[in-house]
Amino acid sequence: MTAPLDSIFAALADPTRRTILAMLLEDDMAVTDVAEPFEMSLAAISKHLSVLERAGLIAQEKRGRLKWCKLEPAALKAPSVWMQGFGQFDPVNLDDFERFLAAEIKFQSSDAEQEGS
Amino acid sequence: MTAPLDSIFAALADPTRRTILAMLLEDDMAVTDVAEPFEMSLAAISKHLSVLERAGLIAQEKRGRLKWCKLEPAALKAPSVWMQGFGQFDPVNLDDFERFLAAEIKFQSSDAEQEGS
DNA sequence: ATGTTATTCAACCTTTTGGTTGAGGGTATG
DNA sequence: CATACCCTCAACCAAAAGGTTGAATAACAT
Repeated sequence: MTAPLDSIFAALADPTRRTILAMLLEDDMAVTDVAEPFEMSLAAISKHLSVLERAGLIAQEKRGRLKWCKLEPAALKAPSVWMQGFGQFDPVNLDDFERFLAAEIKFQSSDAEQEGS
Repeated sequence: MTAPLDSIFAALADPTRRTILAMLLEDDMAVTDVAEPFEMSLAAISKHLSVLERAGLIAQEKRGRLKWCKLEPAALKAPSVWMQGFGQFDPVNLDDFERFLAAEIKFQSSDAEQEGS
């Protein structure tokens, strides 16, 4: 059921995909809206999304003509457990996380909007 | 100084490399001893080790004609922080980790020995 | 000096990855 | 109906990843 560590870590290794995950942290989004801030084709983003889905990191649900993407944070539990076995870190510092997001997300709260319902 | 998340996650995406990390969790090892349990060439393992080193996950130090590899667990802090930002998990359960290791390590405490000192 | 062990380098090969474009299938909407 | 929008598929491409082999380098042993 849970995807193997291989595909999860591989999915996380791409900066575009990590940025997508960060975007989805704020809200569910449709494919076109996910693609908007990036400078690559929609088809490329579509591929990235299916990599993320195969890794179990997101779920996609089609409603009408939109396909909604939502984060599946539970998928991160397995790799998180794996990693923490190697070094016991302090209780996670969320400020560190914010710094990561700031550094990685290029589009600064751009004009990507999504339609209600 | 700390390697970018790209290279860390990419390094972790390969099962051979994760197994190597698990081996080094028990003890520092020389390259040939690391390679012993695997069915691939020494050169291939050497490449894997340099991927791990570029990712900051291990350090290699040459002493005499042996090159010792040791874990650099601090390198996992960055990706760990990143991941935990997505889902707050329970304090890590070390039993889960043991299960991962058991599942991943194929060679069951095989005849890989390393020289003292 | 010669040989043996430890490790990497260089060249090569195949498969995977990340991107492109153009066509096409659904699903609204005028 | 016709048309526009949302998304994926298929074919293609270049570059990177993961492996091989054989030669090269470095250090110890005889």
